[in-house]
Amino acid sequence: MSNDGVVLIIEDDVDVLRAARVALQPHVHRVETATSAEGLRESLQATPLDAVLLDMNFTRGARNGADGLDALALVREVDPTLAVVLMTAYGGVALAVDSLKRGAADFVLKPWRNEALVEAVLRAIELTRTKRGSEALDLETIERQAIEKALARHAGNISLTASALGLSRPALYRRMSKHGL
Amino acid sequence: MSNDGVVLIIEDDVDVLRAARVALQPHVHRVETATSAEGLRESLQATPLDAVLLDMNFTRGARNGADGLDALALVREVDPTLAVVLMTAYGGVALAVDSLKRGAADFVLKPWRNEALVEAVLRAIELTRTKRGSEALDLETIERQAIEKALARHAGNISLTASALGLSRPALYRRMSKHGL
DNA sequence: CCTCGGCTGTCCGGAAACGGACAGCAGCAA
DNA sequence: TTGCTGCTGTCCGTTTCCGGACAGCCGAGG
Repeated sequence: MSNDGVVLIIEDDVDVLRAARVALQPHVHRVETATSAEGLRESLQATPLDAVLLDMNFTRGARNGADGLDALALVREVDPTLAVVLMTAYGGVALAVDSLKRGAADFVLKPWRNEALVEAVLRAIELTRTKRGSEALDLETIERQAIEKALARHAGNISLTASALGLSRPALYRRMSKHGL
Repeated sequence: MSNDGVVLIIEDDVDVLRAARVALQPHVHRVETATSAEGLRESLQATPLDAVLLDMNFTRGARNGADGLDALALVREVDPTLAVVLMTAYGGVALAVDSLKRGAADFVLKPWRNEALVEAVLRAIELTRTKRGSEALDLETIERQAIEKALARHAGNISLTASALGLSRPALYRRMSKHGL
């Protein structure tokens, strides 16, 4: 697993923040920090990040996780390829499920085992890389993959596949041989 | 939200199974049931399903959810478009997170509120439909979407986008006008 | 001011893709 | 057996697409 990558930690409790930073520092290239989601949008656009570690409760006394979910939504709006790991002390199953359904990459409970936190963040970095990598594809490659999937879905029947893809059978034929299958 | 769809429930406790069936019956087109994952592969290939509601512990006394996760993996292997809702009485946050990361559509705790169970399953049906719908696309549509994404990623710069997609600038030009943008 | 770099939009002769059509082949029913 | 059905693989005249090239445009820098 890679040991570089730039991680942003957002956590209002400075002690917890320091603990997280210390835990992650040796395993990643750089750690940035913030104590609130203020200016988050700007940070995202300024520095290219590989993962975000996000506390779910900023406003004093809050423990329903709404802050974290809002920030999660913001991150996913600005950069859908950027993986977010959520953390909270007050989470139940319902909140965890909701978080992941809203697109979080992982969900860790405080207090955490350092080992588990590091693993979650490294996985998130990897996930971000994977998403970014599979986004910038050749148009020809995209076509090839689409054809392969369609062929598989129709059990290799060329005529069916062709009409499903909206092209004539000879056309699919040519494209198949062009892509070497 | 749709009120048809075919749902398969897998649950070893016959009382719980009946309760789930009764709760779902009025909201879906058909409910099938099984008390173990035996013959699951065959069931999946035989009847076209729209969602699966899956207990996580079949073997007597087990409560770590391994059975459910295995069955989940099987379903996703046979039909990746089919959404699975997991349910368990013994779940903690860790198990819930793990389940969703492995591709479950939702995760409900027993005993459930009927309302919540129904909503989860209906959502799963919807999710399956969405995935299936966006799978069978025109090759031309796929190209169009790829071009739109690439254009957005390069902020509308046509020259850059063209080389990223692996085609000449005039070619991208023509394809753009062909797709009406 | 003027040039330079990089982009856009368009043209045109050569090249590639199109799809209707034809033959061949396997499975199946009469 | 014959006939029918539905698929595969290929041919060929027509249509479409290709990409190098050219002109125009705008903003940055001398």
